[in-house]
Formats: sequence, structure tokens, C-alpha cells
Amino acid sequence: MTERTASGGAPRPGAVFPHLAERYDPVASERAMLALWRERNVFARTLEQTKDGPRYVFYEGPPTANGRPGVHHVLARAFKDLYPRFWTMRGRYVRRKAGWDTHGLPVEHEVEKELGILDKSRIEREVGIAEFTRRCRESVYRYLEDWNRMTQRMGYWVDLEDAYITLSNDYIESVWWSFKQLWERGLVVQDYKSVPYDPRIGATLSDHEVAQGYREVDDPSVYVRFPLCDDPRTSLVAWTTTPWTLPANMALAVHPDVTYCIVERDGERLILAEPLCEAVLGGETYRVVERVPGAKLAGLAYQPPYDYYRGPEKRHYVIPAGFVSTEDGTGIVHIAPAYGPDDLALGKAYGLPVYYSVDFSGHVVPEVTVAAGTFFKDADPAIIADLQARGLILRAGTYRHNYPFGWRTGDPLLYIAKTAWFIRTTAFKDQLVANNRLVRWVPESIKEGRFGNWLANNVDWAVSRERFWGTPLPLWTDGSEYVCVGSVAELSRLAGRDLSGLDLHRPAIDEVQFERNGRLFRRVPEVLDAWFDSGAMPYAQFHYPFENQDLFRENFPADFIAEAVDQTRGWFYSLHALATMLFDSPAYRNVICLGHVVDASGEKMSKSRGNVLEPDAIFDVLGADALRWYFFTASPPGEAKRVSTGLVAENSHKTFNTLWNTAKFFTLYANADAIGLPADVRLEERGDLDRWLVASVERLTQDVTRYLEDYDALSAGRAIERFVDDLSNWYVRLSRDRFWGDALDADKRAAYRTLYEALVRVTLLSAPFIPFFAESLYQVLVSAADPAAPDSVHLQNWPAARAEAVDAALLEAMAVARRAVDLGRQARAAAKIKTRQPLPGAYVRARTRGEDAALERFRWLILEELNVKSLTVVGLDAAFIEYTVRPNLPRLGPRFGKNLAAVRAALAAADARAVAEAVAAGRSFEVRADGQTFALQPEDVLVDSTSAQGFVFAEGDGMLVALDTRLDRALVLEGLAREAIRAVQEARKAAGLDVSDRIRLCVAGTADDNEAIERWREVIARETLAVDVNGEPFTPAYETTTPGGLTIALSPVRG
RNA sequence: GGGCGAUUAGCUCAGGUGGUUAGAGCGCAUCCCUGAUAAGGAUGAGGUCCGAGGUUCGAGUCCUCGAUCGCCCA
Repeated sequence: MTERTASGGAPRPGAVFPHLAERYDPVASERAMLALWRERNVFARTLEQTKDGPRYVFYEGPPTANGRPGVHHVLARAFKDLYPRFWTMRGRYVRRKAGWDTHGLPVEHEVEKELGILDKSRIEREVGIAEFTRRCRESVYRYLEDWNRMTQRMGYWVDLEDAYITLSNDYIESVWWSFKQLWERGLVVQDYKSVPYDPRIGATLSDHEVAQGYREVDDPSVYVRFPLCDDPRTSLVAWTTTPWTLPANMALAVHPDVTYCIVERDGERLILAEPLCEAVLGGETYRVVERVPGAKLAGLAYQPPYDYYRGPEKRHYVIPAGFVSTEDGTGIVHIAPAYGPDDLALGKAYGLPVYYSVDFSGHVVPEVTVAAGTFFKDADPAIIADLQARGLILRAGTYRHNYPFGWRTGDPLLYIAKTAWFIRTTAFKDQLVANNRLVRWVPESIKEGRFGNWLANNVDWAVSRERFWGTPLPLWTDGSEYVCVGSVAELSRLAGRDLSGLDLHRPAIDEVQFERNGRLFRRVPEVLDAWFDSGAMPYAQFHYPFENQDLFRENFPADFIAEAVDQTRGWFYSLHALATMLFDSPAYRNVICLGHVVDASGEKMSKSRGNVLEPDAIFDVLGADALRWYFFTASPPGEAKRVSTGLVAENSHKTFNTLWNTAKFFTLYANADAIGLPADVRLEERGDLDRWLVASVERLTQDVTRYLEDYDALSAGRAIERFVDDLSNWYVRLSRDRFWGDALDADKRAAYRTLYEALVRVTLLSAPFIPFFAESLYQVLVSAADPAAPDSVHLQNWPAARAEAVDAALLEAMAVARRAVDLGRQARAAAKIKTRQPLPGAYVRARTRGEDAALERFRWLILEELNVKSLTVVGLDAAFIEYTVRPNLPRLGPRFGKNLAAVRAALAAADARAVAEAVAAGRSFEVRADGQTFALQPEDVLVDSTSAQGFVFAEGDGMLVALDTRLDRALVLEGLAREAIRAVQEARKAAGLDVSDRIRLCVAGTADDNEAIERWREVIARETLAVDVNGEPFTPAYETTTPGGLTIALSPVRG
């Protein structure tokens, strides 16, 4: 990107800025910047430079490296990079410790697939836990290299050398410490948990696995009588599709707010929900005897179909429950606490026994004689037949629905209650909610919505897993008593030997046993939920409290974290829960919750769909910055992100190229003028256009700073886009001829300085977003010209906005002037008169006096842009303009309310010119309709101009611009001269001349053309850098004839 | 089944506290401008603001119900 100029030879003295290529080449440039950062050790130096600054704490949510990194990881990492870079430039010290999540079910599944063994007990038998966990440990680093490469390539600055790893002994020990804290406070309890379970392989399945195994099947559908103890002729009717669970029935549930009917039929009485009577008994004759609310049924005792359980607990009665629905069934739900999550929850609440009629192998237990020994699903027919024989079945049929099957075995799943270890998070509900109030969520709705609701409906956290590869639960038991171990040293003491070299994973840890009071203690078999691991990272990453106590204290809580929205109940929760329970604090102050990455048509990316986009596919074509910029600016962070090369290219193309070309423009002229680093020019010595740009730059700085402080990258990025557009297409366009020409006068110096400041500023402001592109610009604009400056943009301080330079009146005035120019061009287009043709005059009618003043202030600009000889600002009394008046609704609405229609009618009927004159004079006035009179103030109406007699005009937003289009011969000739200048410039360009080359010029055309050229010879010469126009003959180096009939010949003048 | 979010131009998205003519960029057509620009400007075509009710003088915006999509949880 630093080739020599095409026409050039050796660069001029003072041409300090490297030449910029025609187009920005993102791939080559990013490679060069990566090399530059590496050579100059920039990342480390940003940390070194800020090490005494105040802390800004960032936590890396650990990804797992046993899968390849995808575009969605780039999304998260883009945000994880932006804010730390921003705060680093603000002088904060931002530690970026990487992290890897290495435990959990996904890792085990990968290894199971490799082994081709999915059965947990077979793994224990045939592979052994030692070999299995060895393979797990190996597998978690499988794609580490891909991750490191992606991380680097995208410019994510994170300390990969010093990553925390959840499988390390130190990490595990910290997790143990925290588990013991909870244990000692009585927050760890053993209880039942209803889990989806595949009995054939003895495996508890994850939700993800269950979701894969749903199939539509026909199951039995039976309506069963449960006769009341006090009145056996009256029966509650419950519906079930799992008759095999009936031997474990402990209660019936009704909805307290639903009305139930007692109906008489064939001499018996049945109880069921009123809305379902027809569905259940339709076609039969029955009579409603009584209606009662469900709440009244509570406590009724009934005779269960089976009663094998021998315990003393109260059971077999009606319980009210909110989950009972009247969508299907009878509105009375059979409750078997051992077999279903709702059943278990209700059972826990009412102290019902958990009775297993089917064991963990899936077979009916021996004492359940009705179907003893059969596989649970096969027990259905036997039980139905038995109930039928005993007259307990009201109706029986089949029911088609979705039921989950084991994805490995194809067997129906069992929802069964298993004992598990829970953390009693429900005891902290109020603190969890209170601490959440201290967190800023992006998007905001998550705070009270998804996350807030989740906390409000908090259930105890089931933290144990019956698996092999995870942080072992640090509990040892002799069968009745439990010992919780909080450190390796403590375990060593208990075991009577030094265990500091022991791998704390299974199976080694299981071999550690100890005696206490003559009894042998062995470890419980479970491992911890991997979410506990990641939630423990604020302290476990530093091996706290065994080491680094101060380090932990200054790095807790985090200022900022960011992950995708699926972490609300994952990492966001486990961090929050553990921090609240252990430290009574939130774990993070600001959190960005990112949407998911989807393909160009909004479909989820997945291997099976074949629509997965590799990050390299974008990096290698558009560059990392393009993708980063897309993620920041295309849509709000919480929205789903559509990603394709096309979408990313479209989004980034404009801003990057515009900024690049603006910098190229600057360097081209700055080198031609050998201006070097432009010297400062006092603000008072700069003109309005420059001061406008300065004000824009300072306002941009304020905006971007504020937006980033508010974690609003979208608004910040879009503000930069708008500014770049203004800079290039307004400031540079209007200033072009200031750079064009010989004299290096004060105005030109001011222009250079102003443009340079703007370019450097926008480079700094965009550095955290697009670190490569910003660095490329910085190297050209700053490093090459100013050896004293830091040698990377990322070592620069964030610019402080000069609030006093944000001249709001000037910014507003320019906006008004731009509007007038836009309207003037519109009028020209309507009249089909091209801008190069000068016109005698423009008339502008603005809405306020402030706008009138703005038009005066920028009179020169409007004259130039519209190419008119005069500008007249006209008031509301101009005779050639016609007006309409409209009600100012925000003022009139509240005042007149229902009468507003009449006021509008009155205003429509009024003489608009008279009203306009009153408004212009600041007088109040009256309007009438339907015999009513309304007194109005000038501010109550808006006066618009609708036409201008005898002129071409355009109007909008209350402004009208009218053009006088009468041409005289002088104007026509001037227009022709401008045509000629333009044609010569084209010819210069086509001849390949450098912008500062002098020429001899010969130009001719029609008689009118020739007269125009003669009359405007001086101007033509000046504009085209011609030493001579139509003078002495010369040998042309380039000749052309334009479509307009001008013949042009020119030749460069050497020396 | 429950919760949360989304739905505005062909595409990507803006549209504080209700207010006048619902906007921008990209794409398309026409014209204009241009010695940095593969750019820029103007105009035009393109809108049942997801639908139905309601509140209000006035609803893209507030309320209720529903539809579709996505995520989380059952």
C-alpha cells in the first residue's frame, strides 16, 4: 500500500505521507498490521502502559475447544474486544485472561462417538474410567490451534498464554473451596430430581439429547375411576397415557380455580372438570348433580387402584395444583412422584412418598405383582386388563402424541426421580433479584424479562451429574455421614498422605479413601455441573483463596462480560448465583447478551443444513474488520445476526472506502504541497466551514465516547458512519478547490490542518471497532509524519472532546444551508438546467428568523453550490409566494381536545396569506368556522410555502427555494466557459497528468465557445494550471474532442 | 404448554415521553455533479407500519386478543 506515485519518480522533499493504493486491500493490510503488532509487541505494551491505571475488569466466558470456532464466536469476541480496547485507550488497565471450558457432557459425547460406545456401564466395563477421562482430556484441546488462529486473525486481544483452564487442579481446588463454603452454610442438600432417563443404557439424558428423540406414537389413553373412600359409588376420573405409573400413584391433582361437575350416569357418580364433561362423556346420557370449584375437592380421600407401598406417609387424596390443565383429559391428574417433574414437585410440596414401581433398569419391581418383571412400557396391557377386570376403567383407547425416545437406543424414555445434590438457591431469591437490579443488561429487556423472570421463578440448582468427566463432587461418605472437602491439603490430612501431585479427576480421586471413627469414607460418584465450573471463574481463575487474594479482590466483580443469549440460564446465571451466595454481590456490572448468528435467509446455521459459514470465508475476502464492523453496526446486539459475504460486504464497503479515499485525497495534496505534518491553526483564524467540521469532530467524539460508555456500539458506529459521510461528501467536496492551486496561503493551511485533525480523530475513535483499518490509517497519517507519536494507534489515548468547540448554532446553521442547497438542486433538476450554468438568483423562504440568519451566514456557500449570482432571503410577505397554514398539533391538541376538528376546519377556511402575515408580524389572530371563533397565537400554526409564481421552485420542511432562470448572454458564456474547464480537467486526467503538472493548452469549439473561452481565459488558465491558453503553437502530448464538440490539445510543461 | 424477543420499502435497519407529509443505506430507473472517490446529489417506482379490536381530538408508538418467526424453559 505504499507504492510510489504513478507519474512520479522520487518523492518530493516534504512528501512525508506514504502513497495510498487506489483501493484498500483488507486482507493484505490486516496481515501487515498483525505482523506490525507482533514485531512491536503492541498488545503487551498497551497493558504495560496502563498497569498503574484504574482497573476495568473483563471476564472471558470460557468456550470449549473441542469444537471448531464458528462465526458466532467471532461475534462474541468482537464485542469482548471492543470495550476492553476502548477502556484501555481511556487509561484503564484491562486484564484479558483467556479461559477454556474443559468439562461436561459435550466432551464426553465426543469421546463416546469416537469409541462407538454410548452405554455408560459398558464404558466403565470395557473402556474403564481412566482411559475414558484420558481421552476426554485429550479431546478438549483438539481444536485449540484453530481457536488460537481465529482469535489472532480477528484481532481479539486476549492473553492466551495465561488462560484459566477448568480442568486444572488449581481451578478444581478453588471450585471445591466454594462448594465447601456452601456446604458449611447448609446450602447443599440431597433431594430427588426428575430426569429423562434411558433405562436400557442407564443414562440420564441432557435436554439436548431428549429434544433429538421425540417421535409421534400411539400410547394407551385410559380414563380410570378412583372411588371415594367415603362414598365408593362416586369416583374421581383421571386420565393417563402411562398406565404403568398407576402402581406408583400417590395423589390426584385438580386445578383450584376450575369448576368440577359431579355427574350421575348408570347409577354411578363421576367427578371431572366441567369443560371436559362433553369430551369425556359426550354421546352418553348423564346428569349434572352438582358443581364445585376444584379447591373444594382438596383433601378428598380415594381408593387407589394399587397400594403396594408400605410406608406410613399420608397419601391418596386430592391436592390442588396450578399446573392442571383442561386442554385434554379430565382435569384430574394422576400423580406418581417417582415418574414426572410436576408429580415430583407436588410430591415434595406435600410430603408424598417417592415410590418406585419400576426400577432403574426399567423393569417393574417384584412386589408389583400385576406386572412384575416386565419392561415398563410392556406393563401397560397387563395393567389395563387388570383394571378392566376390576371395573375401574371408564374408557380406554389410544392417543397419538409426541413422546421422547432415547436417541441411542430407540427405547421410550422414563422420567424418573433420582437422588441428586442441590444448591438451595431458592433461599437467596431476594438477594438474587436485588443484585440483578445492580446490573446493566444490553438489551435492557433481558433484565426484567428473561433473566428477571428466571430469578423470580428460581428453583434449587441441581449441581450433581452422574458422569465421568467433570470436577468431582468433593463429598466423601461412609453411607450415612458426609464429609465435604474444601482443599487438597484438607484431603491429604484426612487420607494421611500428601496428595498434592494427584490428578483430581476420576478415577484417581475415587481411589482416595479415609477412615474416620473407624468407618471407611469413599467419595460419592457424582461430578459437578459444568456450569458450576464456569460460574466459579471469578475466583477459580486466580486459584483464590489459596493464592492471589489481592488479585481476586481487585478483579471482582467484572465491569463487563458478553455472551450469546443462550447463556441467560447458563453462565450468566451461574456467575450471578455463585457471586450472590458467596460474596453477596453481582458478578458483573454490565452484560451484553448477543443474538444468535443465522445465515443470509435467517435460518439457523447447522452442519445438517449445510449452511455453516467459516470465519475464514469472510476473513480471506473482506477481512476481519469488515465482519467486526458488520456485527457492531448492522443491527442491535441482541438481534439475530444474518451473516453472509454479501451482507457483510454491503455494510462495510461504503464507510471503509469513503474514509480510505478521504485519507488518499489528503495525502495526495499534502504531499504535492510538501506540507508535512500540518501545523496548528487557531480556531479563530479558521473559517466557518472549517469550524463546522471541527464542531462536528468534537461532537462526534462526545457521542462516540458517551455511546461506548453506555455499551451502545451500534449508535457509536453509526455516528462514525454519518461523520465519514459528512467529512467526505460535504467538507472535502466544498473544500476541494482550496487544495487545488499554487499558493500555500493561510486558508489552505487551515484546510489542511482541519482535514488532518478530522482524519486522525476518526482514526482514533474507530480504533477499538476496526483495529486493523484504524492502524493502517494511523501508520500513514501519524506514524509516517510524526516520529514522536506512539508507534501504534492502540497505544494512543482516547481523544477528549473539546466541549467548547461544539458550536451548536454553527452545526444547526450548516444544516439549514444544506437544506437550501438540496432544495435548490431539486429546483434546477425540475427546470432541467444543469448546475454548471450560472443563474441570476435564488430566493429562499425559511420558516424562522434563526433559519434566515443561517442562510445569511452561509450565503457564500449557497451561491457557490447553486451557482447563482444572488441570494435573497424572503419573508412571509413575498408577493410571488403562496402559502398554506397547518395547525401545530402538539400545541393545539391539548388545548382544544374534541374541538380540534373545528379549529382545523377554521384554519383551512382562513386566508392563508393573512395568517402568514400575522405570523410574520408576531400578532395573534382569529379564525372562524361554524359560527365559532378561535383566537390563535403565531406559534399555533405552521406556515408552508406551496408555490412561487413565475419561478421554478422546490419546497420541503417549511423551506422554499425559488430560482430565477432568466439567462442573458454573459451568463450563457460563463456556463460555456465552465463546460470548457470541466472538459480540460477530464482531458488532463485522461492524459495521465499529475495534479500539479503545468500545461500548455489549446481549446476551441463553436463561435460561442470560442468567445466564452476568450472572455474567461484567465480563469480557465488558473483552474487548469495552464501557463498559456490558445497562445503559441506547441506539439500536443494529448488531444481529444468532447461529446460537446470541444477540441482540446495539451502538453505538460517541464520544469 | 409457559416466558421473553422480533415483525416498518425488494434487502439491512432508524423511528425519546402518542402529534402534522413514516425515514436512512443498499438495489432499480432517469437526470445532475465530479482532477480523491469503484464515490456523491436530486427525482421516481416501491409501505394494509403482521392482523383484529380498544383508549384518544389524534396510534407505527399505549392497552387487549390473535398470527408468524426465533430463543429459553417445561
